[in-house]
Amino acid sequence: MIALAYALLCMLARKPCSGYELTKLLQVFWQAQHSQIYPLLAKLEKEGLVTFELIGQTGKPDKKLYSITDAGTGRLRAWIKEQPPSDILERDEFLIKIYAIGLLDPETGRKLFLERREALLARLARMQEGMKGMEEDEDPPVADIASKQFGRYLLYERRMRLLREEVGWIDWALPLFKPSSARPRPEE
Amino acid sequence: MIALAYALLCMLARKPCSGYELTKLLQVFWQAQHSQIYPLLAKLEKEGLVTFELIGQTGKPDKKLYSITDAGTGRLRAWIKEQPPSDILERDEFLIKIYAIGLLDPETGRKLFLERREALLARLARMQEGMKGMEEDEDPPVADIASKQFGRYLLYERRMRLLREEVGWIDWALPLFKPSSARPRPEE
DNA sequence: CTATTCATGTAATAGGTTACATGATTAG
DNA sequence: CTAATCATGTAACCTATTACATGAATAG
Repeated sequence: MIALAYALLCMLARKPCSGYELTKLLQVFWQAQHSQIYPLLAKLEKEGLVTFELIGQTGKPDKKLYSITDAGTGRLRAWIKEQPPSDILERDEFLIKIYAIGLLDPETGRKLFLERREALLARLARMQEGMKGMEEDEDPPVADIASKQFGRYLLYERRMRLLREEVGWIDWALPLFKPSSARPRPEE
Repeated sequence: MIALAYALLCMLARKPCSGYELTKLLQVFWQAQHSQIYPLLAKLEKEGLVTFELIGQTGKPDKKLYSITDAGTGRLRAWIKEQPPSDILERDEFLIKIYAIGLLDPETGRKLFLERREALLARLARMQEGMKGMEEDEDPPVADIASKQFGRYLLYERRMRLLREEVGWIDWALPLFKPSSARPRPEE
């Protein structure tokens, strides 16, 4: 079973969701399109790892509210323990561009960094919003291991730290650009 | 043209490499298998963006040493400027497991974190090695924008900072496990 | 002797994206 | 009026992984 299936199961372990909602929530740590998620949910339902209830709505289209089953929880638990740690896949075109930064004039290079900085801060702000929403009147506080939000809280904290650190890296890198080579480098 | 093609071009802009070498070097910031790289290099060669020279070796198999052409450099430059920033793709099964950490007993959860910590430190050590190799007698020092290594140096610094920050996150998270809930949580 | 490194390639399959398809409601 | 949001699905296509294939040299 593919990792995405476990990603869906772990979201449903926190609370029942529609496929639409899962698609949105999943973006934070495992990107996938709805065209991949809907058929996969149907497959998981056939295998008895999730069930759904059809919710009729007025004004909005009807939806299928999926819940995890005991079998689903079992499979997820087993996967977490059995599976050896897979290696991390990261694909970020920005990194390619930085690698090739020597081909650009320093001004274009700096612009690349500044744009990235903006994007990172915007994402950080969004995460802080999400964090706020999470913390509001939770009975077992989110930072408590007993909270249903605990895992999610940990991931939010991680992402925010990494975003801040990347901003720090940019602020470290920017001064390397300007002062030394004000003279434009020879175009090859 | 797919992003991997630009990743190959940017590596070749620094120095000529064989497909085999590219596969290894690329791991650091854009993972791809040799089975994807060899055919792509052949395609880039047909399009005139790279050329290769057949190097006969004794003791080792012969190799094709690829170099970027002026057309290739031009295409790479254009892509860096034109392409709007694509969103980042990250797929890390560890994150799924953390999300679902509430399903596990705290001890298993802690183990997950400690294993990750080890893996991060191992990777950090490898990066520090690579960094050392880079810094040794480079004429324009690597931190100089004029160095051919500059882009690579920036990425190494970034990765090392992010790795350290993730270790920091783990050290922040670990105390949340142990002390409060020594009592095992009810299995659902 | 067994595994790893160097080195290149192809074939089969799985995974994932973009596009097509529909349709009411609400916000700007 | 136009775009976005909610909501689900399928089809076509592209991207990427795993497996198959070969083979000498060296390290353990």
